[in-house]
Amino acid sequence: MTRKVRVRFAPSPTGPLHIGGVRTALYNYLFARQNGGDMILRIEDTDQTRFVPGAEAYIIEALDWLGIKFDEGVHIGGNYGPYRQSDRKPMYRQYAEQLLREGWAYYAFDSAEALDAKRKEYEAQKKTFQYDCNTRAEMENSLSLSAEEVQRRLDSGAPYVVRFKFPADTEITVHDLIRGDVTMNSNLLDDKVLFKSDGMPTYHLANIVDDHTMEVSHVIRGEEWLPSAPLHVMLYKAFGWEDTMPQFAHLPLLLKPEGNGKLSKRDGDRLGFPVFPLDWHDPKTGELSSGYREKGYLPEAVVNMLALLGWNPGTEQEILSMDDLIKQFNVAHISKSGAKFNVEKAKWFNHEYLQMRSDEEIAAMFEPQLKEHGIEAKHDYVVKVCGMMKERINFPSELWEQTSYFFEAPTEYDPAAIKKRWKPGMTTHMAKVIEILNTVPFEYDAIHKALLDEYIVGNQLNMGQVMNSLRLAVVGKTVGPDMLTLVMTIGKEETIRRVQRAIDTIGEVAE
RNA sequence: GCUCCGGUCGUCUAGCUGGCCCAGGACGUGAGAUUUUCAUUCUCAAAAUCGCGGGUUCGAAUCCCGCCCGGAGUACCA
Repeated sequence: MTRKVRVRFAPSPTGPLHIGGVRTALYNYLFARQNGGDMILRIEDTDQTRFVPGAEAYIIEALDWLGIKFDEGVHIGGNYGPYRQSDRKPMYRQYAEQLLREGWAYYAFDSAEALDAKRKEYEAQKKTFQYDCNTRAEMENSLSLSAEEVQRRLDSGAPYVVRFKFPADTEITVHDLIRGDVTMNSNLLDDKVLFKSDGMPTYHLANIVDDHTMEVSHVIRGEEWLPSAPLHVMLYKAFGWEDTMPQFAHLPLLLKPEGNGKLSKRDGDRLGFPVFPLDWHDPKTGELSSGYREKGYLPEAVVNMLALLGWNPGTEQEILSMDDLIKQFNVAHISKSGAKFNVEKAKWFNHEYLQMRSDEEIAAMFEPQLKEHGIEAKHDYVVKVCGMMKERINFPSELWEQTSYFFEAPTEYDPAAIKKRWKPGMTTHMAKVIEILNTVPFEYDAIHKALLDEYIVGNQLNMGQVMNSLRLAVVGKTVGPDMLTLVMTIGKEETIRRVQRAIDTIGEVAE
């Protein structure tokens, strides 16, 4: 059976897209692209009470930033629309009615309070109430009530839900592409609500109807859906859609870095790494949750890191572009166990991808920072500095602290460095440096010869001592690139000014 | 509680059609080299009694059984 691969990413707009959701979207995307299939964005907003304004736009923007593109969806349309479940509302009722007609579902009139009381009652006996084949007879529904009574309630406009009627004693097997066959007995499954009293379907009904009508071939979703997968399989059977039932793959969970449990919103800002792709301002609380993009992560790095959290190519290659991932992705290599998020590795990925970006691109990321620090520098100069210094950083935000001395003279000198490097007689040596700069052509080799070879080595001076003092004078600390390269970069006049200032400020020290 | 899914270095993982594994790679960590400094880079190292206990087998991380631990689900939420 070969049919066109069509997958969907189906988030609900209840807040920012969690990074685990991003991974799900990514795996769907890789699978679709690899098989020349379609990638669909469907919004599952059947719960009107949980709707959060801005969430849908956030999801679209986040995935776009990461390079996860769709062929169909709320934002671009397509031949299988609408792609927002609330816009599809009118079409679900007929399916619920079909199930009702064919005995696969029944009306239930139990109020929320009645259900609640029932649960409490069971709890008191240390049992758990489940609305299923064993208990439905004692509840108020079209199975327990007379046909006349049911009709009377329906006619009177009494609120009701439609529940799935699980057949008793049936083994239901879900074939999962990652875990193999998972079998459950229907006696343990509850009669899930399919259609709510507000006229909206629940996720369970909507997702089956939509996947079927949208001709979805593979459902790749989080492991939290595995327990309800048997219901979904039964629903396909009840509708008579078994032949075109999609194949399932339930992805392992993303766990928090320490301890156990699912990665949650809280963990991110507590442990210093984002849980969301983009910054999210909660419209209600005003609370800000930070995102990868704003933290300075490159989208390629996030994609690569996420792809490898729960999947591997089977080779030792770790740096994989989106194209590599599309070529090499396969469901067979998705792992079964949950993966803990590792911040250090995320940083490493970002470092690697930063090195691949051109000096020009790094400079473009850096220039806004320079502006914030009130620095006006020539673009070419910034590009040059970035090229020289990018290998030292994991994030663009670290650029300023790594390179500030390229743009402004030090205003103070590290005391520890003074103690260690600035020895007696140093003012004389520094004065000599100025003299050399003033007399020798301002070229790397010439200065190297005059200062290093002739003056320092020629006079049997301590190379490290003199050069590090010069560094201290120019940088203010004992860090930075090759000293003469640094001098060549900031220029003759600036170097002389800084050295002179160091002589004046630090002065001569006692033996 | 019940159901289901998991369990290899600190972390992500390779391996799971049994021998090539006294378990390989990566991140991180440590050491050394390079460098006038810091960082980078390079080299090396430490790091998993393969959750535990039984079996099967000449041989098990890999197969079987039991147990333990963890996670998810258990809503008119998705």
